[in-house]
Amino acid sequence: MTKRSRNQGELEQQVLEVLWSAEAPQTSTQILDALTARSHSELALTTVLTVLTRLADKGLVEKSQPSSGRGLLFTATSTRELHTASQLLELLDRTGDPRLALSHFAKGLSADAAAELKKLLG
Amino acid sequence: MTKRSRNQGELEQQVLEVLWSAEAPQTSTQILDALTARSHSELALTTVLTVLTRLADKGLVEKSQPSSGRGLLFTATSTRELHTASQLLELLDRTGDPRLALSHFAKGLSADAAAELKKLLG
DNA sequence: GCGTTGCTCTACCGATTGTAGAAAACTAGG
DNA sequence: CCTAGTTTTCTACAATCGGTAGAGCAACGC
Repeated sequence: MTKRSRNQGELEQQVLEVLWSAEAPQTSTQILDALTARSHSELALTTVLTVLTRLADKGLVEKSQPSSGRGLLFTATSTRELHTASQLLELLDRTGDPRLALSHFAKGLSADAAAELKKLLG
Repeated sequence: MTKRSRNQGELEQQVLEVLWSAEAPQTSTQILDALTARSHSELALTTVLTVLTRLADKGLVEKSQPSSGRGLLFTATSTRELHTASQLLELLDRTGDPRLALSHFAKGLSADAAAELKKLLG
């Protein structure tokens, strides 16, 4: 059965969320379970593995051999915050006029965030 | 001929850029001309109109009847500032720790951009 | 009215993504 | 070691999106 219950990119995003919120590398079945728990969905294990492979192809996920026992381990290659940061940078890059985008960016920040950022840049 | 010279979303983005940098509502031919000028591309007018319709469907562009004469007028429904801000907000909203994301973001900026941003925040 | 110009409708194509079966590879238990 | 269950890879298909545009319809000027 091929039902499209999710929007574009949603499943990949959810898999990443699972990996980010996990403390340790996860097996495919653990990821499947987590997805089932959070979305009440009933995916096939192969579906999850396909997504993991694609994320690995994009460099967002890393597969590793476990020291003992069966099942590969999957981890996100970067933290959620690093990922967000790179998306922000990408957005900036695509905007055509980075300087203008930056000024809007600065205006869009909360006072806290602006102060924090200023300190970081200083 | 169906050539795919652009990346995903690029043409829509460029159309938005044109609308944002225009002082007044634009006709489809004006937009086409602007695109031709900036990208050296040779699009059909219908292509531009299709993109405009899709952007209108997404709520990013508004079509309006001119008070006199032929040709619809097209405007961006939001300013570039608001658009960028909302994209930003969305990204930061979805991340776990916005402050941390910002710090990574700051580190990822080029020296120029960082200086610029610091000035803007100052 | 009639032609020129612009708009809508429909459509195609490539890429991406959700979805999963079939088959291979591997692990564990006997 | 052999076999049964589990996990991974390979392959595939359908839906969606975005770039691209033709065919035909609508509107405006002459």
